[in-house]
Amino acid sequence: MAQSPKPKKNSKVPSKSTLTIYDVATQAGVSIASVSRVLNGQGSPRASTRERVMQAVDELGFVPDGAARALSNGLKEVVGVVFRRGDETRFEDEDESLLFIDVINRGIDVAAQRRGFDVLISSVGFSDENMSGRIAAVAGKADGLILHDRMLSPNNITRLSGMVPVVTLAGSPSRGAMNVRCDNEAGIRALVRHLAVDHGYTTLGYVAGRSDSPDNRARARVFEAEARAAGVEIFEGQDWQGDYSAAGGANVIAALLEKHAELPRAIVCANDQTALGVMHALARNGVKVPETVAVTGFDDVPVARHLHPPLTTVRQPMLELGATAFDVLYSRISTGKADADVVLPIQLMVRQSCGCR
Amino acid sequence: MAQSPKPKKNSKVPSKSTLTIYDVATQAGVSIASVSRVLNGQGSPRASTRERVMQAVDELGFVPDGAARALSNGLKEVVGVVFRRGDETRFEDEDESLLFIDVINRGIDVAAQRRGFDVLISSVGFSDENMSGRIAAVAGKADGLILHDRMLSPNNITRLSGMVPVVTLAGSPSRGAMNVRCDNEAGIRALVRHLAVDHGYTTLGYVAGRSDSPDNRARARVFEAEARAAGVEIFEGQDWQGDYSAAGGANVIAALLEKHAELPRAIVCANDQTALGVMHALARNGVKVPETVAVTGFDDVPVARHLHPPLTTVRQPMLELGATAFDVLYSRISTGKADADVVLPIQLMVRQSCGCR
DNA sequence: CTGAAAGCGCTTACAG
DNA sequence: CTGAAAGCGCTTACAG
Repeated sequence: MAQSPKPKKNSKVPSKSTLTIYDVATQAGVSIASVSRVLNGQGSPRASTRERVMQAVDELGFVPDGAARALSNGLKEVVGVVFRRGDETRFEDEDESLLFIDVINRGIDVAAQRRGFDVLISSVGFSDENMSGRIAAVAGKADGLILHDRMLSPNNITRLSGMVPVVTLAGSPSRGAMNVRCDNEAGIRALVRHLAVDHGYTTLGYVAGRSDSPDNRARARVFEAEARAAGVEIFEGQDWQGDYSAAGGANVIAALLEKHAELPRAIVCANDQTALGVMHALARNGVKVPETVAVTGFDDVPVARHLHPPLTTVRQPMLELGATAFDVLYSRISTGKADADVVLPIQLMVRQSCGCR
Repeated sequence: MAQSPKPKKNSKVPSKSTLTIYDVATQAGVSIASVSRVLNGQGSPRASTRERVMQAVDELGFVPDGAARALSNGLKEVVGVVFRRGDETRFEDEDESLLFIDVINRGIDVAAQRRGFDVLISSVGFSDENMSGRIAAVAGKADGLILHDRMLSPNNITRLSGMVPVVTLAGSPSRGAMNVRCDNEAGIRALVRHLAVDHGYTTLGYVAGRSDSPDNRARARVFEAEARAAGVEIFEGQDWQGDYSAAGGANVIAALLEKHAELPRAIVCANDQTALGVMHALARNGVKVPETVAVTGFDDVPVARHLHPPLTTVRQPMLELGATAFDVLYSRISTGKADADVVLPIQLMVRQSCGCR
C-alpha cells in the first residue's frame, strides 16, 4: 500500500444547493436505481454495490427528499393533527388546557413512530376564519387526518372525509369519518352514582362545557338521566353554562353567588378545567369544598391531584385515545378499512373534592 | 330557463382514487396552468376563469397534493421538531415532563402558523438506537429542523446542519447550527443570591440534571461560582447527580438520608421536575420544606405553583423560546441568514419553597 | 444484479 | 390572459 491515505476521489463539500440521488449515484459509480434500492432495502443489491452507495451517502451527507419520495410512492408517512388553540388566557392555570390535547397528541406520536410515520401538527385559532382552508392545507401534506373535538361541523367532516381518511376525537361519530372516544356515559354514570348513592347528596348541578361539543352534550344527557333515576334534585338552566375553561367555570359560580342563588350540595363539572375554576370561585367566596359543596371534574389532567382538595374526576386514557386514533387511521390508510367508532373505557378517580376521606 | 335545475355536467363523486389538478382542469374547461394560477393567486386570471376553476375545485372537493407542490417549489412549508420522549414513567407526576417540551412546541406552532408553515413532530425514545437515521428521515420531510436539548452531540449537530438548516434549543450553541436558549446564568445567579443574601443561608446543594446537558452544565457552573462568591458552603459530589426527572431527584435525597449525610440549608435543583422529586422525598422522610431545608426549581412548569409549598423557581419564557426558534429558522430558510445565538431573559419566581412568607 | 426510462402531481418560465 | 412543456427528486416495473 502507498504511504499516503487513499485520496477520496471527487469528494466535495456538501454544497448548500440540494444534493440529489444523482450526486450519490455519480459518486458511487452506479445508477440512481441502485442507490434507491440500497437506501430502501429493495431487491438484493450486490454487497459491493451496497457499500459504495453507503459510503457515498455518508461522504456527501445525503438525505433523500421526502416530497419526492411521497410523490413517487403515493405515501407521505405523515398524519395531520388539527386542534384549536385557546386564544384567551385569562386564568393563570389556563396553561393547563394545553395538557389535554398535548397528551393525546403524544399518544398519536408514539403510535405513529411505530409505523415510521411522523405527526404534522396544526393548531387553528379560535376565531380563525377560513378554518376549512387551513385544514385542507394540512390534508394536502398528510396521508390522513386526526381532528380533535369541535373542529368542524358534522357536515364538513363528512365532506372532508371524502377527500382524505379522517378520524375524529369527538363525542359522537360523523358520517364518513371514523371516530375514537371515551365512554362518557359510563364516566358520568359512575360519578353521579357515587355522589347520589355513596354520599347521599340530594341536590346536584352540572356546569356544562361548550354547547356545541358532542362530548358535553353526551355528558349532560347522562347526568340528567342518572340524577333523575337517583331521585336527586337537579339545578340547571342557562346559569349553568360554562365553556370548558377555568374562567367559564368561575363565572358560573360568581354569577350564581351574586344573585344569591342556592347552590346544590354537589357540582359536577364538564371537565377538569371547569372544576378548577369552580373551586377557585367557591373558595374565594368562602364556600368550603367539599364540606359545603362537593365538586367533581372530568379528564384527570395531571394537575387534578394537586388541587386543594385533590379533585375527584373521571380519568380518560388520553395516551391510549391518541394511539388508538392513529392505529385506526393507519389501518384505514394501509388496508382501506377500519372500525368506524371505537369507544375506550374510563376510570373513576375518587379523591377528596367529592367529600371522601 | 328550463324548469329543472341546471344539471351539473360531468360531476362525479369524489372518487377515492386521487383527484389531480388535471381533473379540475377538465371539469373547468381550462388548462392545468390556469388552475394552478388561480389556486396560488399568481398572475391575473380572468374573473370568469377564476370562477370556473373555483367551482370545479368545490364540486370535486379537490385538495392539491403537498408533496407535489413541495417538489416543484422547493419549499415544503414544514419545520421538523425532534425531541426525546421519556420512556420511564415511574413517578406519577412524571406526566408533567410533557409540559416543558410541549409548551415550547406550542410556541413553535404559533409562530409557524403565522408563516403558513406546519410543524412536523417526531419524538425519539430514550434508548432509541439509530437516532441519526430517525432525524434524517424528519429532515427529509421538512425545510429545517428544531432540535430540543440533548438530541445529538455537537459534532453530529454540526454535521446535520450541513444538510439542512438547524436550530438547537440548548444550553450552548454548536458550530454550524443556530441556537436559542434562556439566560441560565442570570437565572441561577438570581436564585443563589436570593438564597444566600436575602435568606442568609450558609450551606447550599445543587442536584444536577443529566450530565450531558449543556443547560445543566451551565447551571452547575454558575451555581458554584455564585455560591463561592457569596461565601457559602457547597455540598457536592456524585451523590448529587440527578437526571432531570422527579425520580432522579427523589433518589438523590433518599440515598443521602440513608447514609445519614448532613443536608444543606437549601437545595437548588436543576429543574422543576427534580425539585418535585426532592420535595416528595424530603416530605416522606419528615424533613420540613422550607423550614428545615429550602428547595428551588428551574423552568416554572405550570404545576410548580400547585406544589406544597409552592415552588420558588426560575421562569423560562417557554412559548417565546419556541416562537423564537421558529422565527430564527424561518429567516434562515427564506433569507439565508439569521442570528447564530439568541439568549432570552428569565424571571425569578419567588414563592414559598425558598422560605419566603 | 443493474440500468434506462416512465411517471408521481404540481409550478413556472416561455410562447402565443 | 392562457396553454404546452419542462422539470422538481424520487421509485419501480421492464429489459438486459
